[in-house]
Amino acid sequence: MRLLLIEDEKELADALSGALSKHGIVTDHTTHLADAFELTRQNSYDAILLDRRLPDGEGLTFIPMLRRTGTDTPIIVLTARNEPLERVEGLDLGADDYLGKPFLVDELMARLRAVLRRPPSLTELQISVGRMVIDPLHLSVTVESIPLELPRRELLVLVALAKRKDKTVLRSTLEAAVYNYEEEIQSNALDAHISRLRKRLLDAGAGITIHNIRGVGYLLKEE
Amino acid sequence: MRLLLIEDEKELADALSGALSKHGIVTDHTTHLADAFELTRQNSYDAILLDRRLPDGEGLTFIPMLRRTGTDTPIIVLTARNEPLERVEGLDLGADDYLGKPFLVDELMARLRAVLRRPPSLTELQISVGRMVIDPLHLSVTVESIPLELPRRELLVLVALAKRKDKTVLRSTLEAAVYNYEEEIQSNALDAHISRLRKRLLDAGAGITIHNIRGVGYLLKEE
DNA sequence: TCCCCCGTAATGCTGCCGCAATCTTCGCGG
DNA sequence: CCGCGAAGATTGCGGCAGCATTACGGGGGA
Repeated sequence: MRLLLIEDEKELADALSGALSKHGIVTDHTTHLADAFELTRQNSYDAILLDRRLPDGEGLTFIPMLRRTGTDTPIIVLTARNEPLERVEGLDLGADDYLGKPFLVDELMARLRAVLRRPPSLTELQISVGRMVIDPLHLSVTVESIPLELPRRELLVLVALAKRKDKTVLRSTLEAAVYNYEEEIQSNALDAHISRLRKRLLDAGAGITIHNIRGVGYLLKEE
Repeated sequence: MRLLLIEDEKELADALSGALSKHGIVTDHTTHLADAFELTRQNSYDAILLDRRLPDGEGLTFIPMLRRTGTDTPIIVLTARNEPLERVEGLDLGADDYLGKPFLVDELMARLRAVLRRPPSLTELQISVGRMVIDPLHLSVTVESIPLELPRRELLVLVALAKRKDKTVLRSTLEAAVYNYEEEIQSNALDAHISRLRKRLLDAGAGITIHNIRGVGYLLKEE
């Protein structure tokens, strides 16, 4: 797991990085919003820890900036300002949780877990993988801004895989994503969709590949 | 004692309610997740019986929803899906037990008792050992962020061992984790899996070792 | 009517995994 | 310290389940 920590107090940042690493969490650290924004473009984080008072501005302004790019990475706001009104302010801007300083690392871990196991929010605007951008809400796909039209079932497979890129998606999960429980399939329909989808993605130069994990499921990776 | 039963097959639900009432258990019944969530807000249940395939979605999604509200009511998942991989998926989402259909009411009662006397489970999101991170929910394994693809049976062995790292895992426990009850093995198939898994972990530089405790079972340690 | 999505099934291939043979390690008793 | 038996480790083999691909045709929408 990889976190982005945006915090200007060096001592706190170092202590936190150390503590988190003991939980197997890799932490990228920066002190300025401008850098943070750049980092989120280059990397994919599982969550972001955000301080409010920062050298180059109010931390909260970062949230809409990020959300506008379509990222729904969970954000936990860390701050000394812990009045109820201010919590509301943060949460309304799209933060997922709010943690007043000082706090115990254990509490942070608990909130992290809670936030990460939360079902993906509906505010998720688009998924970006390889050279393609997927908009699950409008069910549209573009490769380098050029629209790519996909049949419905193939699109559903693609979305299900893209939402969990680099992670194995069970065969049964994919079936659940493509078929509702009334529909039945008694053949290799899913395999056929995968195969046709692969061909289309290749032709379109999407920059992603779909791997099979024998006996388990499928996995989408960037090339 | 009061249970919440979330099940869309009317016949099964009625039969179950009847059988449970003979044990002095009151059962609330609903067929939809949305209603179930509302009911848990209004009532306090001793345990929840949850079907997976429901008209308004996959039952498992209910678990994080509920856990997020801070409730630790034991959940037993009822389902026709009883493959080892799917058991892992269910339990790691925070279910307390898993019961494949069809089942005997007596077995359900036994599991209910077991679950009620058990201290609330703390499910880990991911397991970090050596240089590797195991995400049982997404069934993915990475070594220093590089995905490691493992065959199904070896993956199941690894997850079972990693969950109890530094502790001996009984041979029989491992077998139960890898094979369902219909399958039988009459050879050293498990040993073979361990051997091949060791080789793969070594090649990948996972930073862990699997030790044998003669006559008892196996044990996973960091190097 | 034409098009194309999509379920089905046939075909070929890959590699998982059960099995068993063989070798190694461990623990115990003398 | 040695020897023996049992448990474990390793590995090749072969069966076959699972996957990839593709052709075919029904059926629904434009």
